[in-house]
Amino acid sequence: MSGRRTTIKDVASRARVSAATVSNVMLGRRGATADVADRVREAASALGYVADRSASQLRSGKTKVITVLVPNLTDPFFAGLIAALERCTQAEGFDIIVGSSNADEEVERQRLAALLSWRPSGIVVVPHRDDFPNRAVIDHLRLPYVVLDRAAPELPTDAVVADNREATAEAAAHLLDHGHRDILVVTSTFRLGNIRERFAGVVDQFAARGLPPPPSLEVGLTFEMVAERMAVWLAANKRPTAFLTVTNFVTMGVLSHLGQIGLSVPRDASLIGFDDYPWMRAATPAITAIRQDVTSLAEQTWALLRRRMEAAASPPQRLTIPCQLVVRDSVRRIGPPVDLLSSAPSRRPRRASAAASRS
Amino acid sequence: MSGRRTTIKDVASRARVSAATVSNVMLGRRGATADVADRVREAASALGYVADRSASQLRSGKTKVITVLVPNLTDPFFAGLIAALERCTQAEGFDIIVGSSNADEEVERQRLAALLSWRPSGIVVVPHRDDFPNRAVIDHLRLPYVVLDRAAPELPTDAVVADNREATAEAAAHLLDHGHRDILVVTSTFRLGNIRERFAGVVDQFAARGLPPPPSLEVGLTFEMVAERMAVWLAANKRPTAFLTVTNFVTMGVLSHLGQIGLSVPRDASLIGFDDYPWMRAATPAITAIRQDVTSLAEQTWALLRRRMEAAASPPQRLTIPCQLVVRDSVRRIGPPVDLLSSAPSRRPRRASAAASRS
DNA sequence: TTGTATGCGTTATCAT
DNA sequence: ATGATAACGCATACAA
Repeated sequence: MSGRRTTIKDVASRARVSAATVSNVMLGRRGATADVADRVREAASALGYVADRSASQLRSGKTKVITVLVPNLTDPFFAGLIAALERCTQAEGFDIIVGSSNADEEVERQRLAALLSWRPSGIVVVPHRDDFPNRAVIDHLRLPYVVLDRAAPELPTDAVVADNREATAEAAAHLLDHGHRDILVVTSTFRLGNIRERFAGVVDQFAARGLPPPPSLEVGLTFEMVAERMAVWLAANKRPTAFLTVTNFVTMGVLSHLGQIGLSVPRDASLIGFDDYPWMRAATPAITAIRQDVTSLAEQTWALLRRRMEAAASPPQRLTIPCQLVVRDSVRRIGPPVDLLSSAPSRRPRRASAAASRS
Repeated sequence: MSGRRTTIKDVASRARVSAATVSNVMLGRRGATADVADRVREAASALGYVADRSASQLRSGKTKVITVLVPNLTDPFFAGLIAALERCTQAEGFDIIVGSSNADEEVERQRLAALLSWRPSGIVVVPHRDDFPNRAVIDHLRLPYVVLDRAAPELPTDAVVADNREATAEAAAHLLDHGHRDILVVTSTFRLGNIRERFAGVVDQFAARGLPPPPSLEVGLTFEMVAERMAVWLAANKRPTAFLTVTNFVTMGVLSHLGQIGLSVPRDASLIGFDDYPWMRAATPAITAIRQDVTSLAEQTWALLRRRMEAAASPPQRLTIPCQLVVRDSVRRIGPPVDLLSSAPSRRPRRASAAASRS
């Protein structure tokens, strides 16, 4: 056989119809005689014909492509987001083109430009910085896009984010309810608004119980840095009875360091992590963690994007997705619930998780 | 501004040159006067022009697209592979389109067909089954492709796989050297050749020391199934002194079950896992594990694919990438090295890791 | 060095 | 219900 690809013409001649008819049958368009439609389909499958997307897109102007740009393809959170998005889009015939910015402003700009050359129907981006300066590149082309996970409150774009603040408030409540008031909030960096929100949620809950804000510690992005910063902090301060770690990586780093210095969880210290992954179930003890609803995050993003793809003119919308505290074995009760404002120590101001916007 | 996209003609008229010249300048083709080139580039950036890929591909016949199909986008191993591949291809201007087959034969076929409509320059696929019946779909279009990670030995295609057999042989040696001879090899399923290879490596090493093959146990794909199968097996058999778990998920499942029944690693049982992830470093104890070189896997795949993209006619090649045993704290010494064939118990038949093909 | 003309494979329009 | 034809935006061969 020749190296030439089978085109619509090959199918047409085999089915003894015109190219237009083949196109119509394949797209399920206009009414075609059952006989003709069968011949076309038979010819198409016999020849292994698949329409060329470049030609199709060029002519129709419709791309059926969604591009997704994340800081890092390896991070299980982003990988999960992409997987969930793929599930949404694939059902409607959209393909996904992925890119990663390596958490670098310049790379992000370049990758964005490259992805834009596809003339995608829509774009999903988890920006490197949550003020997302590179959005100018997309705005210029007037393409529909949704900012996912990292979106500064004042960002005038469609956005979908987890309810970070409410989630950590609930986690803090869980800790306080188990008698912990000496808590260290361990963060990766405060550069990201969603990380700041996570800390703010803890502060909220402490304030609600008449307590001053707990301390926080930035530990950076490698196991080594975490160990070093933790060691310094622990040498200079009284050991907290509980840790709240605001990312999966920080959770691993803190756990690793505690193990190294011979501290046992939850005997010597309790711990709640932000983000929930299967290993936390396997760990000893199993880790109590805040689960982000990745599926819901993706579904809402897709819904928002679809709306924007259909009707461009509507005010930007911001969706906040509730998280869920998964209670396992890494928090130990060390005393009665802590609540300075309540006479009855058993009172628990457990706010039901709400999807209220907080912009 | 209009909703129309800026095309090459807009740039041409603004720069007062022909479309052909714009094309040539943008592609860095034929010599152009510095003056003209500058005008073109100025116009292009002023207008925010990015060439339409559909049109470009249709005309040139060159796509600069690699499609990647994996069973599951969520699995950190596949996610890591995609990330590494993206690093390779992006450097040369190729974009990646991803798809997942959900480990289903029919879905795989459909997704493959969808990806093929892009007329990609190359395809990387981690098939659902390692005999990859769906490759007929690709063969029919004569597109270059490489099978990654799961490739039956007799598969007559380019393939890149980890040296599963050598890796587990080394792990088994490590266990035997620490006095363990009652080992249970815990597998997900034996349907996949690479899983069978992992078991075979252990058998190799046992045979090399004059020992009969150790038992193995298939535990399936959920935590619940793992717990159930493990419970049944442990009730019926003497408890092994060590476990060798052949996938990340199985490692988590076994660890979780051991924790639940109150067995401590490595005090009550030692453990080596196949696949190494950051959480294993954070776990207590840190888990000794076999690390697959994901970067190398991806690089070799890309190299093979490039070769195939350039020169179609050469016999299929199979590359085997060595793994590495990362020794941490989950294996305890319980006695002298076990080696029935050696008079000196200290002898260790440690074969240097080799990239030899074993097809 | 630059411009003109052509065609890639498909879908949309219009004619039949 | 089906066919003929044009056009999408670009890259290329060739003319100038």
